[in-house]
Amino acid sequence: MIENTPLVRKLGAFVALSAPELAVLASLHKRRRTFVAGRDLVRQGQSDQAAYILANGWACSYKLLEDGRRQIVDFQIPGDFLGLRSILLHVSDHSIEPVTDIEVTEILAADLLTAFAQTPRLATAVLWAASRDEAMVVEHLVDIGRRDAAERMAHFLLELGGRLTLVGLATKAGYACPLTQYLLADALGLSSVHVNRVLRQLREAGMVTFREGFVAFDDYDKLAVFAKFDPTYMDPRGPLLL
Amino acid sequence: MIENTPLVRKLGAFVALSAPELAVLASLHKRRRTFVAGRDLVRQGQSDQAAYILANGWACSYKLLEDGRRQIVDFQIPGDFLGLRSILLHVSDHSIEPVTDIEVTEILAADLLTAFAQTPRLATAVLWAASRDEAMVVEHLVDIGRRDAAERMAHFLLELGGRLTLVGLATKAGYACPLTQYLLADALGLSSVHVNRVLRQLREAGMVTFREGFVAFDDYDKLAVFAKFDPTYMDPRGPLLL
DNA sequence: ACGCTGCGCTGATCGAGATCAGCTATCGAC
DNA sequence: GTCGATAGCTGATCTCGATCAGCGCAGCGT
Repeated sequence: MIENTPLVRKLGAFVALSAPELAVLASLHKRRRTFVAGRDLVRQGQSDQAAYILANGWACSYKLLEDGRRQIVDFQIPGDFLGLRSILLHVSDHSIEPVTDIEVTEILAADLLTAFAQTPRLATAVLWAASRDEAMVVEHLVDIGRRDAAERMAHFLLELGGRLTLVGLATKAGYACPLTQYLLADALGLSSVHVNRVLRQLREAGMVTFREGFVAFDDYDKLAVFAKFDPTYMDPRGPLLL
Repeated sequence: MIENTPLVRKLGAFVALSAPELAVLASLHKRRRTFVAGRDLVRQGQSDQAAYILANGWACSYKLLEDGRRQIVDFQIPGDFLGLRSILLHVSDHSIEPVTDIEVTEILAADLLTAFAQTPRLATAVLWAASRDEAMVVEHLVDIGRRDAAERMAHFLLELGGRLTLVGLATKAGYACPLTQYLLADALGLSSVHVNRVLRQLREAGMVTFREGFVAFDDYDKLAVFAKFDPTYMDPRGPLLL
């Protein structure tokens, strides 16, 4: 019997996976590996890369411009794929860096493609997961393109809270968050200086406090209104495939 | 025999589709429909939406904030899916508006899911297409987060050129482009006033001229260097599945 | 005990791009 | 033939957030 991992919980919300399907999914998990914070596990431009499933810890995927500017595309939390696109596109268009020390299980490209051929419902489930990730990137795009710094920060902290709640790592009260202000800056397209000021604003407005690795929602509803946070793109609307 | 549509060309670059698989793909194409420019065909928040394949014309997908600000996420050109995420997530997280009058073929959610179950390689091919789209959204995110207005515009025009070249609608000399400065503004997270100024800058620098619905690359290489344009994320690296 | 480095924090100044207010040209409706 | 509407274009001004320069503090290696 396969354990109740975050990944299974996530995919299960979309496709009711049968026992044989779960077995195939389990068989994908190869070596368990650990990586230390800060040392890239996927590098932009590498080809024929393996993919991973994050079991423990936080990571971030980012892109670098050659002059050193960097944009963090997304953070990954337990249950998320790392580098799935690297497999499908043959080459990694981004880098992935562990934010904390992490534990992952490796997945080989060939195994994954074989599994898709044998268990089409699994392929559909993964397509769903990829779509959900894309929806988050899209929301992130709206953040950076059309929300000002404070709204952006507020929205980001709420979204993260929502994702963590799905895997049991957050409540409406708050969550533990290992991100530094530098990481937030690179994710939100701001300078770290400005991140600091914005966090102060939100704290002084009594909406949210981010301090010493913990995000505390002081007034969740007020924050949600302020950020124009609409969670429909996040929560599963019940299984699509039975 | 299925015609050589842009979609088949696109998917074929990734998965060598067999005759029966092509037949399944063809059977997905239901009613052919047309929509006039400016009238939404998918609306943010709608559920149980159909998806479409764009046969002719240009469209754009965008998200709206309730105060009217809008962010265009991507433009679609012939061969692209419209609203695939609406099916997979049960609800549409974005709207889609035809930029020109367009022709599409409708695809029903149930048909698509059935097709995936019967022809797993098709599911994989669609997963690839979705990943490619996601890679473009990600690049777009870097644009808006970390490139200044001129680089952003330059990069955008080059990327669009690359995509159009894949379906035979552009060359290194330029391409026909029905986008207005207002649409560019909403896509690039700028004001239309600033779009105008940036286009002038690029024109006066002798790099690219966008006038009367036509983008002309005056000095393609100079533009590519200026924009730090790295096309690896776009071009197919040969088929993954044989 | 010392310095070093990473992280959070703050004031002063600067600049890219928004906003405001207007202009011209074109095109279709009446 | 004129009246809107739409698209492109421009100058003047304002503002949000970047940049520069610096602060204190905690952890850590020597």
